[in-house]
Amino acid sequence: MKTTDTRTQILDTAQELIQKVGLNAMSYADISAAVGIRKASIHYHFPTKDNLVAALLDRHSPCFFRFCDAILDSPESPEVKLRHYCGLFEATLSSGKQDKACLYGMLGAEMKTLNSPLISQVVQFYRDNQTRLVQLLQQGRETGDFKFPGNVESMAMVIFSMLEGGLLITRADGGVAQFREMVEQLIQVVKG
Amino acid sequence: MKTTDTRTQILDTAQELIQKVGLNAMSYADISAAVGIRKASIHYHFPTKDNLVAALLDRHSPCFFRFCDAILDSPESPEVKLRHYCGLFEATLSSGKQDKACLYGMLGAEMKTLNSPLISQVVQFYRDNQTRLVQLLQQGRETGDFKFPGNVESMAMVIFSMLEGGLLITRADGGVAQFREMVEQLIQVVKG
DNA sequence: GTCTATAGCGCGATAGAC
DNA sequence: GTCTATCGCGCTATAGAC
Repeated sequence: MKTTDTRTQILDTAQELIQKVGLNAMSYADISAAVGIRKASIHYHFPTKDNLVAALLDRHSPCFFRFCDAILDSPESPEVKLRHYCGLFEATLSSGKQDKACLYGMLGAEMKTLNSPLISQVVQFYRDNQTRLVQLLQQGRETGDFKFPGNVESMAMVIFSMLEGGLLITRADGGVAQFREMVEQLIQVVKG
Repeated sequence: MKTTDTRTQILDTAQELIQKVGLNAMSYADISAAVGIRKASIHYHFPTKDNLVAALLDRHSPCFFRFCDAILDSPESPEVKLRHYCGLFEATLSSGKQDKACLYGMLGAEMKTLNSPLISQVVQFYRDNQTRLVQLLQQGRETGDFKFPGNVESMAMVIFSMLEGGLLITRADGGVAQFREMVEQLIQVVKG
């Protein structure tokens, strides 16, 4: 078992903390304690907090959309694809030490305190997700698996908002079980 | 025009700031500057920050649910009631200086940094909303206005999560227009 | 690449005059 | 009820030894 390098450990810890308490409540001291390194050493890898978060998003986004596109390009039915896509969000809720919301959901809440390059990265994540959902919904309509009124763009927004909001709500009350129930309900609705 | 008392001005300002930047990013100094009073004077009205937030929620929650129940008890159709209910959320997005999300949505994101009495107040808000939605959805099903698969409890969670998430997402990208479009799509779906 | 030490600032909160 | 003044703390960030 090869050990993870310090830089990666810092990023992993920072991400977990942001998903748990938010960016504004997370400090270099928290990371320091968790990684077992001094605050100054973190500044060697990431001079400023903004550097750290930017690096975090640069790492996370491609990874997330690689998973995402693997689902979209799979030979499964649209219904199964949608279920798997929603599973990507459920995973953040149930993985690790629990109590975690979506990384970009947390940053979205703190958006007005973010510097502009970070804001763009968060907004782009939202747009890229909705683009994927539009494709998936369109596909499902063509195969006849999905039957819902209105246009696919609006429906994509309904679904994405529900997933982001659902993570925050069920983290506070109900947990993964409730989140799953919500997703299942959504799928029933999309199938018409 | 009678002037608003200091205590109320502090609460109003604090609420606006929390909805904009979050509780962790809001300081007594910010309130001080906005109200035109010194930090120490705020401590006279609210000794600690927790006192302030608790007072804020104690004031907001009854007010919100009074509006909410007025909608539910009105003689309108279930569809119109649902539209008005969603309008309560849209209102926070478009009122005042813009850029505001739901008060409880922001606190939900920061939940893990809240002290327990505040956590309970936030969770209770979520539950009370979903209770109202269940009533409304049940009503609509009985009149035949609403036709959707699954149970009303799950559907209530879908709607509430969508509203909370939608406020965060559309605040970042799209604004009120997108929020409205999302709500309209939801209503189409609920009508079946 | 990690350390000790510290600068400089903003925070919540308190004491005491008016 | 509001003020000035200040305390003690935690934060991001930097300097410089090892």
